[in-house]
Amino acid sequence: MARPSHVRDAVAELVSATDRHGWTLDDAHAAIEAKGVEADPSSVFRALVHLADSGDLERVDLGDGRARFERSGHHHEHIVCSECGAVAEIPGCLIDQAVPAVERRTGFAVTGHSLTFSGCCSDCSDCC
Amino acid sequence: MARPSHVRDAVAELVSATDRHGWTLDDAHAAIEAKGVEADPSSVFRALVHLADSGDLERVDLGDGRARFERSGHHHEHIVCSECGAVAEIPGCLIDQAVPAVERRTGFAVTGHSLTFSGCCSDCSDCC
DNA sequence: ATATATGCAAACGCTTTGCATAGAG
DNA sequence: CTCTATGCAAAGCGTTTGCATATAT
Repeated sequence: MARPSHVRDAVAELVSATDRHGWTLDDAHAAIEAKGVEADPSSVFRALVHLADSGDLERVDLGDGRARFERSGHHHEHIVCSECGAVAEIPGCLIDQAVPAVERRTGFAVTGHSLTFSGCCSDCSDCC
Repeated sequence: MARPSHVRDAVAELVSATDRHGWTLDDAHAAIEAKGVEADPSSVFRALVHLADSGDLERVDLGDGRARFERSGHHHEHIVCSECGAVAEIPGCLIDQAVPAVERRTGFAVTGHSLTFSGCCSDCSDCC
């Protein structure tokens, strides 16, 4: 180390302390500023990437163009509201058992998967 | 109609004639130019969006930041090579049977899903 | 001195849109 | 004349990076 790493520390504490389904860059930035830590978005971004590289975070793509970072080791699928973008987690994994068949049919060596449902959340159920 | 729609026609013919797993904007643009049709990328883009809006194409997001358009009505999942980005289709759908459980657990009304496996394709199997 | 996390600003990749124009009906 | 698909150029938007700086060791 060679400089006070307020940003990196704040981000690390944030993601380890909270049980959120996913932090976007803006989410994380807003959260640590709300805790009184001044930070540039790019520094928050670098902190997130750093944590992802070190394996503490997993970067997930939910198809809305924004990267999300979640704590690794808590694998789950997601469901996204097509109206408001709300995200919920789906506990459990139904996919692992399908991996051997996928490998047989595609010739790929499967290392991961991303399953995202889309639908309409209860808050939006009147408009879709 | 009110103007020769070379671009839109070429794109429509392209996607209906071919059995590709997905067209990126650049793919489609290159393909119709290879057929001798001059076109601006934005016109190709508009043609693809138009076809997607009319239900002929489905827009899919494979997490690499580029939109892909595939013929709708041929639902399947995808697998992406983490080395070279190669994409293969996975025939059949293992997910539909899980929808009722997902709805029960999340309170969403499920309207779709996107399942993307990642792994290493046979061409890249020596480096991963 | 050296190493490195930060802030600032700008680049980047892809998507998307505004606007003027061409040209068929 | 009207109406729309096109080309061109530029704007968006989120992500990413170059560079100078601050500061702990």
